[in-house]
Amino acid sequence: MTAIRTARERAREELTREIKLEARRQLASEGAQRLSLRAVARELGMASSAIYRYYPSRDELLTALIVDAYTDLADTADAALAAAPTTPRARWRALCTAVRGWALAHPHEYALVYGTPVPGYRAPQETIEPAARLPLALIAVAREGRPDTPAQDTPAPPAPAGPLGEQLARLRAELAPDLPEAVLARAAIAWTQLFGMIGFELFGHLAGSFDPADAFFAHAVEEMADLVGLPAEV
Amino acid sequence: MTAIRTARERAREELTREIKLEARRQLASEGAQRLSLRAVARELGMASSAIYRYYPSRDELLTALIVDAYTDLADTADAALAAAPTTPRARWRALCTAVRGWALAHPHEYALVYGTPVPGYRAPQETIEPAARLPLALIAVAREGRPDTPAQDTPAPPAPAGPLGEQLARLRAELAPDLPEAVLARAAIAWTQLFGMIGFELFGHLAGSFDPADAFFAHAVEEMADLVGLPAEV
DNA sequence: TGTACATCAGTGAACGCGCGTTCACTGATGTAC
DNA sequence: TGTACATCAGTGAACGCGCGTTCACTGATGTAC
Repeated sequence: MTAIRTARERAREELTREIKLEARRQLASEGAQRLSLRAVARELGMASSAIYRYYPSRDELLTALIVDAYTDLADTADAALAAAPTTPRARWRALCTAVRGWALAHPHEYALVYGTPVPGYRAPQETIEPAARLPLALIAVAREGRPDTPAQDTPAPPAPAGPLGEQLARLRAELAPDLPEAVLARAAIAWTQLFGMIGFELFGHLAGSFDPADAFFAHAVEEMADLVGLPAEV
Repeated sequence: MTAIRTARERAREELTREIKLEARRQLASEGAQRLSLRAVARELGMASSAIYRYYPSRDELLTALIVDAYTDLADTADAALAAAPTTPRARWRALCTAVRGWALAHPHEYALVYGTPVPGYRAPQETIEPAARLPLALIAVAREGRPDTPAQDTPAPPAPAGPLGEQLARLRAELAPDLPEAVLARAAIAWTQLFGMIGFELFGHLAGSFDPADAFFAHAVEEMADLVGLPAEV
């Protein structure tokens, strides 16, 4: 209750951190399915039952790791944007490249959040917000690429109708009132393309065709920038 | 050695089939990581050690399932193409829709081949050919969409240079000499987009934005058909 | 400041489970003469 | 066609492993008076 942390509180915080850190280490080296509370405890030199003072179950620890992975990815993306040039296309490139770089550097974390869901695990509410940061960043860059004065020589494609139109209208109202719905749809397509391409690379589906994938990736990023309507560089 | 199958041979064939069938059932209901030789044996009412007369290890059984999944998907795609109208765009649509339909109907099989690789499992040579059938089908449809007389009013975009150019030149020579390299690259982009979108839908990443995903999927398929240069329908 | 009690971290054993794989053995099926 | 031997499917026990989680207990830390 006082502002001063007791020894207990400090120890608890530190160990909570260390448990998660060790879990991340094992996730990185072995993958999510090989991650076990017992192994974490073993590595930390404590009884396996002691972990339960910090995380009430394996799923809670997994949730922490998932939130961490999403957050780490989004932070990396934000940092890349902060360091990028100001033209929309350069920023788009920086963002996509940062996502791929993170995925290649953290393949198991990537698999944890974008791969096959862990069987029996149900993602709780708290993973939603960190998961949403990356698509939001993509949309933000797409918005930067819009001309200040709308309705110019290149008219926007017609907005989709039907159920997709409704989904787009809702998203647009919430996230990007200045983006035409057709452009928002294309940003979503680029979003799925980006992760499809990265997943294929990481999981070996480009072997024999576009492996190494650097050049293909760079090319696809430009094509998607075109699709979203980002202005070409001069 | 004779043309007549002995009782032993017939029994062996049948049981080999039944083991794989039961394994597929468990894969479909529980997922790959929950699949175990013991459970298969249990369900078949035999000793767990008996499985080893048919599959020398769990990995061999997994390989059989992977080959089956690729083959089943490609067969489904081929059947959809056979039943589709003749215009390239309709065939593109039929192909993409069939892939999604198969994935939704067989989520665990889909995850087995396109999701996170099973830890410790190394895909052997024999999975390559069935895995290649689907991308080949996509390329085939893209080729159908080419105008008979090239170099018309819409010039093909410039061919990518550098490493990507080399990869494309090799693929083109092997698979589609009549496709400009830039178009081949776009077909590959559409390929990754297709599986990215399906993976996102299956693994829950479209929840809250494009779920249900039918309309978004249909829209993206048309956009990708445009990207690949399939003629619009009249 | 000192004492009595409450809180809580960590232990170690146990429960109950499941797995892949090996091995010596049996009994049925197939084959060569 | 009948017999002797070889082949092979299937058994059941065992090995050695790992897991998540619970629980009664201990000793250290924190708190109220």
